[in-house]
Amino acid sequence: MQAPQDTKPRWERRKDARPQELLAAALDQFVERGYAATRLEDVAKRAGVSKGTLYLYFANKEELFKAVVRENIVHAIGEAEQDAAVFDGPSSVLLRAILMKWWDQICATQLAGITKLMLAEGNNFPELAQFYNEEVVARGNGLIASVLVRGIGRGEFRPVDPAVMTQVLVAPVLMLMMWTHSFMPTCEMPPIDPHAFMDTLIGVTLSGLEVAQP
Amino acid sequence: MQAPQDTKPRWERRKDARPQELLAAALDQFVERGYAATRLEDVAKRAGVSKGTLYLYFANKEELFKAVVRENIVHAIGEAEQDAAVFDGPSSVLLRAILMKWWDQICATQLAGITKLMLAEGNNFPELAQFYNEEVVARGNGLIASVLVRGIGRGEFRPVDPAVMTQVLVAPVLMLMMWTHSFMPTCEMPPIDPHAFMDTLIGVTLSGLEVAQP
Amino acid sequence: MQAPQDTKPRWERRKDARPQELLAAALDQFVERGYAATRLEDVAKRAGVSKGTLYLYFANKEELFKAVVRENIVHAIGEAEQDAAVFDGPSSVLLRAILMKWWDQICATQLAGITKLMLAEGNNFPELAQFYNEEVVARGNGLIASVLVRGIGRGEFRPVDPAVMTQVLVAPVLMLMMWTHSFMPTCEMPPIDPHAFMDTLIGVTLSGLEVAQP
Amino acid sequence: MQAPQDTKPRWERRKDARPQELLAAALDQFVERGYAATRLEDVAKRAGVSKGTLYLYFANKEELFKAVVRENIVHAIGEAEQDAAVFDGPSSVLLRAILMKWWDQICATQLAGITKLMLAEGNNFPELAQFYNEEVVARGNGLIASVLVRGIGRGEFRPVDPAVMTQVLVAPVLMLMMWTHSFMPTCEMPPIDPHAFMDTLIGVTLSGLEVAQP
DNA sequence: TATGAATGAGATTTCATTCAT
DNA sequence: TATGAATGAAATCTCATTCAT
Repeated sequence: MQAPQDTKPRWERRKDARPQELLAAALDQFVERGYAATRLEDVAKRAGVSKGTLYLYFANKEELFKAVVRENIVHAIGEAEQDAAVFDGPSSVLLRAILMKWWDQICATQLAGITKLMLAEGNNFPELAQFYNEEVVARGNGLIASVLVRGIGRGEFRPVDPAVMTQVLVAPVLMLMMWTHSFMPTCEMPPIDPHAFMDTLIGVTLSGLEVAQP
Repeated sequence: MQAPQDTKPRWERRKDARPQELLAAALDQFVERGYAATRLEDVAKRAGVSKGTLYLYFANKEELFKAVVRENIVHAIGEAEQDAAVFDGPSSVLLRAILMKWWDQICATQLAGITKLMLAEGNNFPELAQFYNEEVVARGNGLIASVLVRGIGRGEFRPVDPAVMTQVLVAPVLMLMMWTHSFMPTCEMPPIDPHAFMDTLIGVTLSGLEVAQP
Repeated sequence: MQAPQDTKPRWERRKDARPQELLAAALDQFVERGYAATRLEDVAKRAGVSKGTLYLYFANKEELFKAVVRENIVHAIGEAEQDAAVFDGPSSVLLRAILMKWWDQICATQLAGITKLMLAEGNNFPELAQFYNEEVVARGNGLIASVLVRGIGRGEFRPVDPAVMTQVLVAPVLMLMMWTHSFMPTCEMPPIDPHAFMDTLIGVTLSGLEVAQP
Repeated sequence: MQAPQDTKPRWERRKDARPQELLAAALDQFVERGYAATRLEDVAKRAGVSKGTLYLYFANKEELFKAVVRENIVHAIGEAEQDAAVFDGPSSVLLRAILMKWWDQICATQLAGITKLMLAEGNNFPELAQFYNEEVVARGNGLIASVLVRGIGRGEFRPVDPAVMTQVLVAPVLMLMMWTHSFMPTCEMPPIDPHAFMDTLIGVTLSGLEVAQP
């Protein structure tokens, strides 16, 4: 069952994989229970290790949480930034790609729970809130704004205020994310087709943005 | 020593007012910090009483929270139910009145924080979630659905599924509520005019609901 | 058995006395075990209360320790400062009184253990060391130096450097303190008569300090 | 591959040197931080090995500390015992040599920190205290006492109680050691010239001890 | 009715020690 | 021999809840 080209002994592969396992377990637990209510002992149990092991890899609960965010969300933002930097086509295509990637990789996954968590508990953990705003909100919004600036600069988009326009784009997606992830499991929500929603949102917004072609 | 026009001695009025004061303090604290992070000591301090006094009126933290919800939200739902029961005019007027009351008394006030709190922490406190769904979500939705049924029965509304239609009505209001109450303080949102939003929402929905007048 | 003029109920007197009891227990434990090795649970047990009770009175271990130092050592320094401020006689008498008070109230008592503790563990707890140096070492030395300045100003003492002379006075007393409090119980020390030692020290030093009377 | 003039292969020389390296690192760490506050991980890091390696050479923290004491202090006492056993000259010369060796090799070096450490923490680690008293205090004092007995037996010294006289000799040296090793870094001490001190101490003591030469 | 001192279970974090490789 | 990942007991600190007054 082992890939033959894997030359490392089992425990060494384990060692390398350990941080990922811990981060995965932490993500599950944070999303399931929230930040404050997550007990590190439960994270450890979930990862099949002891409490102390967590501290071999992460200095404390806060750093563990930051690592989860970095590993998942910040990483994805970085990728999107790369994509944007080398992209050569129309800005509308780039913008659509970025928003869809955001939806597919974050909003539509378990990671949406992290966003919820920050909304819910950010107030009680100011350092976490600051980190999240700097690493996620600012960078994410900045990326979108930069695409808008690009489009405006290339004459593809009408000259709008990029910061405000970013909010106009981001807000509905946040809403949809909260909507589709039933925050209160027992509170049934009417079905929304996320892809249709995203498609419509992006379509309408882009057509409003684009300079009319004569 | 007592003001003569007061039928009750001062301390007795105090006694009667006490639970209200405690509930007000608890509401403030719950909204400000969330459920788990609210320390009963802070609630007591805020109300100007001792921790022990809280337990004279409320069996425990959970009951205190339930009382806050009952006193404020459930109470308002009850009033709306009363209003609906005696209302005699067109269903569209009734529906508009109910939604506007919801907005004005709950969504536009501090109480929106309770909704946020339940969305955010409900998972971690199943008994609270169950209570909230039974007393607030079910009754609130039920009220709206009943008005829809009334309108359909009276030939005012087109025959739609009341449960689904209720969701369609409720969802945007929840969205707006979350939107206007900045969940993440640092994350600036584009300005929305809540009254215009509500007006448009209700107007459009009602006109779609109403049977065409020949 | 109760003094009749004591009008407070027993537990109220208890409440007032509680911090003192905790400080006494903490002093015992700190002196017996050192700072790091003192477990707050043991302090609590010694005072006949629970762990949590300690935290009603002292924010944390460090503050508890500081309170012990303040209550005992800093307090005594303050008294000595008062004494010195109102004293009207010869500086040599004042100096002797201050040194003897130091010996009797601190060096010859359990409190000498605090000095030992700071010498031994100060390095590992920089904030504690800073506190101790500011509140105890600086003020204590400052008091002695001020008496020297007074004596020099009044023509009673020869013009020496007060700071250096303070060290010359303080050092042997510290030594004697360490000596008489066997730090390693099994390491027998030759008997020293502390009073004779102090008497000689002060006598010699003063006679060296004093301006020759023609 | 090995340097030919080396009879042992490099890794074997390494193996032999290893315990010494560990002991040196441990000494540094113990002196710097005290016994309790020394973390074996830091010792290992300092020696450039892994934590586990420490346990290949020393059963546990206590044994490591004992080994440090043996390697350094007990070893020096043994040498002095050898010297004394074969020494053939006047007892006063022998005594002076022993005291100066003690000063130069222990008191004036980093090893003085071990003495401080035992004074400070001995109480908390009874087994360590017992070991130290048996291996260091008893043997060291015994050595000095034996020289005194030798001198008395040879008619060089006046007939004093050797045990008491030993304390009289040892005490000031301990004092000086504590004095010169600033125990509280911020607490400045007046400068003392250790060599002058030792010289005077020994000179005065010996002249008091020696039988008057007619 | 009101107080607030007291409790103790439970959370995070540290570190000596073990052991599979 | 050497590693270093893993363990788990123990320490500090928090806070919902109780209860003597």
